[in-house]
Amino acid sequence: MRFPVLNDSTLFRGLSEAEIENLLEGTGYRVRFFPSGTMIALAGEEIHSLMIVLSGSVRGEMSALAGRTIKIEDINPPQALASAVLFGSGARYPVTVVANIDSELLIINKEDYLTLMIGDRRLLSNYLTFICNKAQFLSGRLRFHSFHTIKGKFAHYISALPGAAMGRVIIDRTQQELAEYFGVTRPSLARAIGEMEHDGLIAVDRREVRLKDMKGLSRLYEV
Amino acid sequence: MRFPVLNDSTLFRGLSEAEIENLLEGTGYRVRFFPSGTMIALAGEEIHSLMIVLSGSVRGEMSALAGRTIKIEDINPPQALASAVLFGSGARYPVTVVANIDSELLIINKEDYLTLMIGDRRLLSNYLTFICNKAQFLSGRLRFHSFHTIKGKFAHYISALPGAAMGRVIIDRTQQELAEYFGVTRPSLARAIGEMEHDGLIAVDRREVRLKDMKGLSRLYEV
DNA sequence: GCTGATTTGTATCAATTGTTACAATTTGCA
DNA sequence: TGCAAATTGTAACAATTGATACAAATCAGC
Repeated sequence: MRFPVLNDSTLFRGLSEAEIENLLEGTGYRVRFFPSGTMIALAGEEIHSLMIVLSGSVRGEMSALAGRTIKIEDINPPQALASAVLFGSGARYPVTVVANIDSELLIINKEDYLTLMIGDRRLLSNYLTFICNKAQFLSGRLRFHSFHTIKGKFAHYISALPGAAMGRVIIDRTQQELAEYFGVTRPSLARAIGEMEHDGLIAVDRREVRLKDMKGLSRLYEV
Repeated sequence: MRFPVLNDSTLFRGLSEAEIENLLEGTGYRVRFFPSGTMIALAGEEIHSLMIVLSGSVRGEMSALAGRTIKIEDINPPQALASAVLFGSGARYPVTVVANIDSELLIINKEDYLTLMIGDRRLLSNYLTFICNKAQFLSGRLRFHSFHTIKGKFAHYISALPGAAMGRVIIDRTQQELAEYFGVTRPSLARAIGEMEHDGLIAVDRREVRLKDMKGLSRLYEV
């Protein structure tokens, strides 16, 4: 069985359809169909397999108050489920997974997947790259939250953009997106930026920001 | 050359000294000595090797204002440096690493380490367990920050402790530690706890907390 | 160029948290 | 037991941010 969709996946990229087919044939892989609305995995359930969305769309959600749920994220082809915690000690699903629409999932036993990685250096490399990038992303996000003020977050953010050394950067997102990234409300972010401009730290023109007082900016994200 | 200290390391556990020696002999590993105060790696520098602290102690630090630095963490034997980002795309040191005292580091080329993992399933499994646990830890911490109020964080924290289902938990850290974990100040945390007790949500007796109003508590960490 | 949608700027008031300081209590150890 | 250190409780005020609402500016597509 061939899965052309896997060519674009993080975990199988770089392998041809035929190679993927060959590798999978050696395992007890299977493809399972989940009708729209079906529960695929329950939060807290032990993870035995790697599951990859082949078609359709699924979502992760958290249970909150009795009966109510909070949607966390959509997972679309060719993404995998819970791949970042797959090999953790006593790995369990962090969220409940439900099919948004009729969906097909490729299921590979965890141990089989490990064997596959040992057998193909590209597969192993793919997974390691993926998981390391994830860890890097998470720890970057976490570091952001350690700057408690909005001005501190913004100062740190623009200082890390390309061009900061030359004192001129282009913000690559909308204020709304930036506010969500920081975990603050949009008006609060706008106010903070306005105050920083008023204080002479920066000069803002649309998406372009001139860093006028580097020392003052770095003071905002100290200690 | 034998490295008894590696028996307790996350990456080499489960392997005997002799096995580790055998595996390492096949690589171009080396042991390097760094006198106290020496810079071992510079933030932003590309990562070519896995480095493990064999003896001594090193620290990661970030540069802030001109000349000043912020200490991030100490790394002691038998911990590894930047192991969570080692295989990321264009992996670079997230922090500058400096020897606290005279230290010895085991250095294994990244590609060699990958080859070792392919050759020994335990090694691969060790690394995967480590990195997945790390990702899980980070995303747990990150989720905490999404509850914006202190009461929300505390309610979520005690709800996840063993015994919460029975309505009685023991806090396993001091208020100071908990406040740091939440990223808030200690008096603010104490006030929040005091108010929750006053509101009848919990009853506190030293380290022991009785959860009196589960529904009220879960309302604190909704959406 | 026009127009509707998106993005941004701004204001007001309430809620939350930080800061600082000090007292009370508990713990660890001699 | 007794004492010093660590932990916890509490208070007053300042600073920051959230919530909400609305206007201005900009953008995208026609």
